[in-house]
Amino acid sequence: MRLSQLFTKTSKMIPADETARNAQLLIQAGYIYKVMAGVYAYTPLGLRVVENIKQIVREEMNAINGQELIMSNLQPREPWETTGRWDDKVVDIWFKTKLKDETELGLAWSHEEAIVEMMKQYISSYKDLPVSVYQFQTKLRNELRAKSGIMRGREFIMKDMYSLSANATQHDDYYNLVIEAYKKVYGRLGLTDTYVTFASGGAFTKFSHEFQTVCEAGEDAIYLHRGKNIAINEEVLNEESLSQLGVKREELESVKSSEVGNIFNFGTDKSKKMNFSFTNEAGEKQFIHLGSYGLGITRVMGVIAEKFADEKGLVWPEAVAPVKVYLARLGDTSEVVKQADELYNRLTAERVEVIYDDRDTRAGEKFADADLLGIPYRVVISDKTVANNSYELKARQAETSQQVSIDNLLKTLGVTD
RNA sequence: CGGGGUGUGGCGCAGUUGGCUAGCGCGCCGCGUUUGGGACGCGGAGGUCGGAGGUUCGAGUCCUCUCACCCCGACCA
Repeated sequence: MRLSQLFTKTSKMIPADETARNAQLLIQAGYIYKVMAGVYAYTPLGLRVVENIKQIVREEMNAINGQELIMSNLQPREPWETTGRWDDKVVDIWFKTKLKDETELGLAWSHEEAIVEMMKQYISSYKDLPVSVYQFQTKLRNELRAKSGIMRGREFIMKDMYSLSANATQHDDYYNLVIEAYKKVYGRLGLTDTYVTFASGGAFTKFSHEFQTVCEAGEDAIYLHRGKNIAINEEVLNEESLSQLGVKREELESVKSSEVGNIFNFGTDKSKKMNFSFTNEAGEKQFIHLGSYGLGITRVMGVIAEKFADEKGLVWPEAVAPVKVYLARLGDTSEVVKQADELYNRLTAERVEVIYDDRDTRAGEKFADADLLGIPYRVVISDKTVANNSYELKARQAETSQQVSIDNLLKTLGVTD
């Protein structure tokens, strides 16, 4: 995209109504727009990051046979009443509204009951199992207090997946597959500092698993065992859990972290309440084992922004960056313009995504914007580079730039002939 | 929800004990000079001070109510 045409602008000022670093930077750089407390719009740049994160998650969920769908935000009350979760006293984060005829509706904060209600229509035999479905959805939660920018809002994008299994073994097999898939996701996102964490499990099981990324701005406190690559949420840190996991308290390191994923085993608890059953080989009625697997897309974006940013601005890992290259054209002599246009067209044709800074502004401003936006590579074309018959390349985190030939430039940017 | 704080051009801020046409920086528009780390000069546009009510000769400054935002806590499948 040509920067001269992008409607968003960067700002030199830090927004006064945000203290969370992720929100400050994302707003300053023009990735998000604050609508109200805990509610943000995603601008073209921000949307690209969201979509990149989603695509990585999508690929890994598809790889374990997840079937993508999309549920509705408007929720009828009945399915939620069967599990006792319609009552505001039980679930205090409901947003509710009404139809013109006064029928009460909920705005989805989760889709567990909704998915079960839908799947009841399709699943009736052991031959239909196991099956796994997922979606990317905007969840609405009436949090008492929004905070931490996009890391905890009232409206946020989440990937939620649900597995349906015929028995505990089938469920466990899939559950473990998901753990591995999640590890791949965080690895690809650059969040290598993420730990499978034992946390409180709810009704059916002793523990659930959280995926916690070490992050100062996070809301959780975990105790991690770097050697074994596991962690324990402080809420379940006790002798019992320690012995079960085979670790000693003094081996654990206490860190702040952000919960970027949480997976649950519901067993047959919910399917019993909602009468969700199938017929097995012997013709007997059995309840379905359910698993729920959440992954906060926009929270991940916030954590990445927060973790990698430096004093100059954002630093996106290549896998999620809105574009790979920031092409800065310095000056407007005909040869510079020609070369810059050509490179822009060439890279675009090669499917390398580029922000082409074709604005009539000074070098310092372009460099500052390239840094603030956090684009992985900066390429400069100027009278100097034209005279040298070279291109200037600098990685976002590199100290200095280097002059490279067109071949080396394309190679570094992943263009192969 | 308890406690604390803040609302003044698009953004960031200043506005003495109430007192003259409400200022500054950034940004924006025009002209010129500049042109490798957020340039400079000159000339402009833009606010009725979150909202409502009140006190007063007079309110951005005081009072009441209200809305919004931020922080701490509580909460957090």
